[in-house]
Amino acid sequence: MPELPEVETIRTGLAPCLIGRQIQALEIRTPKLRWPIPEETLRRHTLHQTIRTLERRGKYLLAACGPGHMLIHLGMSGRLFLLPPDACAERHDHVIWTLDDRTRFCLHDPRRFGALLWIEGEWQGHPLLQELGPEPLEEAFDGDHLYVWSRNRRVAIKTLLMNGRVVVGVGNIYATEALFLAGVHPARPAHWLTRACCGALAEAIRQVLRAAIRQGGTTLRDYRQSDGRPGYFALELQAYGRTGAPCHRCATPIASLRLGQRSAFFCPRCQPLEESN
DNA sequence: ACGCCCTCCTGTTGGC
DNA sequence: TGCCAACAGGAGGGCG
Repeated sequence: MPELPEVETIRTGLAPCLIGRQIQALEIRTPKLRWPIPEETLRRHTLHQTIRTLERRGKYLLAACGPGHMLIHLGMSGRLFLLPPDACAERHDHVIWTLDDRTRFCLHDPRRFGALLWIEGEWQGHPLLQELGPEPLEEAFDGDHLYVWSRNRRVAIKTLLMNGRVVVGVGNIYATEALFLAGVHPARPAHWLTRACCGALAEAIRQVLRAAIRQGGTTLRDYRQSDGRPGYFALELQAYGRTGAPCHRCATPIASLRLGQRSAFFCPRCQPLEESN
């Protein structure tokens, strides 16, 4: 499940292969992922045009090409990679681009929660992007921002962290890990968090995301870097998926619960429901 | 406005 | 061994 570190890893891996290249052919083998793929629009605007930039906003990738941008979201199981020269398309290879240096790259997504859309002109005002919160690794995101957002909100803090209007790019894995690092129970109602606690949590989010980017992301099952290697942050997970295993800090077994149809993992001792001091 | 729940989809896993 | 239900979840959208 690609979150910010996975999408950023894919972006940096793929950018040198794509930027400055012209799109020579576009093969759309599946008409619809999360939404219908606008095949004719993409053909009209991107064929024989040069890919100028590859940016990331939250978990979205944006490739400037022709008079607008291709928007790509990897959903749950999406991958983007260069196809080996002689490779044939396989099951779940939904879109294949051929570039002017004969390389081909592929959008592969078994669960089809991903998206490929066309944005005319600049992407900032697009409905999917304009309401998004700050990038967690930029200055606009800090403890004050989290503190303001958490006032009068009764939702579990983990649910708040996964809300893209609050902060982008933080999904189940990194919300779980940041809460562990900050010593905050995932079900703690957001408005219980103190200012200091929000500061620690914001810093934990930034720390976890930076560490995960350094490791090339987290591979649980599907995710691969654009060169095919897994992401090695899985080896550093402290809580996610570790139900019953000893906490690396205090050896208490990691517990799990469901929050808003999502699994949450935490150490009952290191992450008390109420702030202890 | 907030918060809850449903939905899309397929591969994997676990129980009987 | 085989079948089937449960589960995984990003995030838009609907509803109360």
